[in-house]
Amino acid sequence: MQDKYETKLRVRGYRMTPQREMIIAALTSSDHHITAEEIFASLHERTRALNIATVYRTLDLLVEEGLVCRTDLGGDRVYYAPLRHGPHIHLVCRHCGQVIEADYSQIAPLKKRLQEQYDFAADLKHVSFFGICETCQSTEQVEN
Amino acid sequence: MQDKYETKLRVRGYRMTPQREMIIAALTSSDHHITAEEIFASLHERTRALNIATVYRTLDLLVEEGLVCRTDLGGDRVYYAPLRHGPHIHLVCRHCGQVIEADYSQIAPLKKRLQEQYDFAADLKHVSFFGICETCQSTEQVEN
DNA sequence: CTCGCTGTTGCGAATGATTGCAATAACAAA
DNA sequence: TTTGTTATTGCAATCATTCGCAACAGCGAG
Repeated sequence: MQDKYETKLRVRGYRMTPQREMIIAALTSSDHHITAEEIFASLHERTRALNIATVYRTLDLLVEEGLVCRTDLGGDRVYYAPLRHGPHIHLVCRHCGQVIEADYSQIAPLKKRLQEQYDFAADLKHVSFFGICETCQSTEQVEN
Repeated sequence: MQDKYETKLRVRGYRMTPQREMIIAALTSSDHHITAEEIFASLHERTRALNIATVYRTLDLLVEEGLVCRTDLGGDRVYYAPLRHGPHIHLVCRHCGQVIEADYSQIAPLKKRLQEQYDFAADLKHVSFFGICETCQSTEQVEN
């Protein structure tokens, strides 16, 4: 996975630096969504050859190149995750913070409709929707 | 419009202050999406009895109460707009920045599907989708 | 009209994130 | 292996936004 990322960047004309390697490694070895600050903290423990600005810039680059997905989970931070599988959408529970990955096919009809009725080519890959998940729906009913 | 807002807040147990009045007035008299900083700047010209933190707090309140919609138009700032009409969705052009307001009925089927297949109660009122608008679609083809 | 409770404000500090710029280093070409 | 070009980095300043806390003020009760 790590190598695949680096090859892709190199092919597209980007230079490979120790900093980018570290950041990609941290991203791909994490199995959840992770923040820029978390990436920086875990790497900065071992080396001082990394700056927080570089982390942000590298993440921007990876998002731009479609290798990583940036998700605003509604809180004060922005989360990042490698794109292992194809496009999907995020269902973020406002109550417990859980993130469900839903199939992209769910919004294909919407995309078509927006193009037909508004001539708008929507990019719906990796969008996030906020709401209440199954568990919290039942919990909330009990509370109220 | 202004009065309607103030009545609603009062009924819900909030206090009416000069600051809140000013902010609501600025919001409702603007006809586009506007930033917190813009609201503050336009008001601060005439009076110093207003702090930027208060602007942000009041906007949070109005959003929370469903009177104003907060939209991340993808840039570095967040935009706010009064909710004159009912729920709708935003189609934001990544190219020219134009914001199209699309009918809420466009995503009703999606909401239903997410509930059925993932037991997720999505809140899809005033969501924003990014993409390319009609005009820019033709322009881009020429450019490339 | 006065009082008192408590919601609201201003201030300043702190947060996450971005930017300009000079120094550095990746990598292709010689 | 050396060199030159230019992408990339570190640093510090800056930005938009949030937060803690003490002072203040709205408004209902008396």
